[in-house]
Amino acid sequence: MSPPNVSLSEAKLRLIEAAEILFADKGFETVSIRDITTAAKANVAAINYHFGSRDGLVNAILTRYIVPVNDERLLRLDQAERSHGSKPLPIEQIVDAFARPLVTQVRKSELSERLFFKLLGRSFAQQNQGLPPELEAQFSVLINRFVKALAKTLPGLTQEELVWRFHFAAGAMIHMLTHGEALVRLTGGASGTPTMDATISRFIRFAAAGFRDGLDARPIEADNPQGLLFDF
Amino acid sequence: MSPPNVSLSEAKLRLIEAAEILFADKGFETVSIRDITTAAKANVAAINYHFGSRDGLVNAILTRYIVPVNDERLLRLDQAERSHGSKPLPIEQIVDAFARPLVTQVRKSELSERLFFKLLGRSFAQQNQGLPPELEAQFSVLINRFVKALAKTLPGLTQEELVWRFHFAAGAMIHMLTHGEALVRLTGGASGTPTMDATISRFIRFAAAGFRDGLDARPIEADNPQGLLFDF
DNA sequence: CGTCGATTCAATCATCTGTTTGACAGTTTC
DNA sequence: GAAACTGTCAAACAGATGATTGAATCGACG
Repeated sequence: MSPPNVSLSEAKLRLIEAAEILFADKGFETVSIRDITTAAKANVAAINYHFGSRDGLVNAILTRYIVPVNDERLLRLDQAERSHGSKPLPIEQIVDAFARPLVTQVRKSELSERLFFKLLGRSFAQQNQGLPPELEAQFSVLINRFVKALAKTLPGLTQEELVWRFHFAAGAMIHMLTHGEALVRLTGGASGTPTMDATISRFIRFAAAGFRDGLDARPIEADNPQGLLFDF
Repeated sequence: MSPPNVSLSEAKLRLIEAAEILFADKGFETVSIRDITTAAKANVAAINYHFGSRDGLVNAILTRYIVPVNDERLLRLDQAERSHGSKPLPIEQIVDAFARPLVTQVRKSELSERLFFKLLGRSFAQQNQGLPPELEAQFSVLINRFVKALAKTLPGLTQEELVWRFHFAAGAMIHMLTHGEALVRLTGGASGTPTMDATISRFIRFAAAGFRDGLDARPIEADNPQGLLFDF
């Protein structure tokens, strides 16, 4: 009564799935290979056999979740630009192309919203520190593409200013992913509410407004003249 | 020719200073007590003698940098509110009270800008995960105070919306602290430039605009009617 | 049946982890 | 000058860490 053929390479999947959950909850560095193999009901040597090393498993998981999200981001940006011809994109659509894939990809994954968000947040936060070269390269391409699109929409901003605002937006998103859990619990009212959609939409509005700052013809408040802020 | 009395407890300081640098660069979890004691030219047992445990040292450092910043945040918010009587504060002043202490406190510390920023970024990111209870409590008070001030300035927003926007702003700030290093190197032009002041000011504008979103009488764009966004 | 490649397993590797011990030296106190 | 206190030190502790070994087990193929 031994398991059939399929379940042989099934252990590899079990390892990935167990590791995902542990990494999402406790971070990539805190979890030991014994934590993972125990949860996956596999032998300690299984990780080194299937992934070469602990780092191999980490990179496999990082790639598994980051690549589809980044691919869809670029796809959506391309589609939006194509549908606008030579006209610049509305800011909301650019930010939407950046954030919306989180919603669509979590539905394709078997992870819960909570775990998917935390895992991706931790992954994005690893930037410039421990990501495999191929992922670093993908991020580099991604950022360049989005900044270029933003530059077209916001010709009044310098490249430096654009890069910083994109940086702020990314930080807000990462923090939403990694630490939003507590907030969802606090503010989430009725059960069954599509909390993620609402949260992502909140983020899009917040970030879009940040990008747009300084370009409105907004009345200057007496207490805090806007012109002063630009003197820093 | 033994060292004088003062230098006896000097080892404790050396430990703190060595740990700060290592924690800032590599994170709180990755650094071992032997990394620290070696860098501080102290014995392995020194950490347990002076701080009780490794966690004791971590908490000492967390407290050492977070408490002054949070104290000054509350102080500045109080001062601003007092100078405005019963009138609500301009958003920029609220965000400024939240972010400006980073600039003033780094000048009081002996750490370089780079290390101070990374260390504080890592510290703030620890929220809800490993902070000593007293610091968690301080953060709780802090957030309540700032959200209350924001609510007074932005009466049109629900409590839930305010909390989320504050969350986004905090995330943008944390990411600026932890990962801004690369950006500063990229965009920082002439040497001797007060890069931190400029960066903080950028952040304040970005976050303030995000908070203000939806309250301007801004023309609705055809491509992405604002009303739609509020339906989520 | 016998061989092969793929997979699993217990056992073990060397190294690192945080912490503790007991001896030793220096200073202070009475 | 004896006792008490404070700090430092090398040494060792038990346990955890990632990785590796060689034997055992599996289904598949000839």
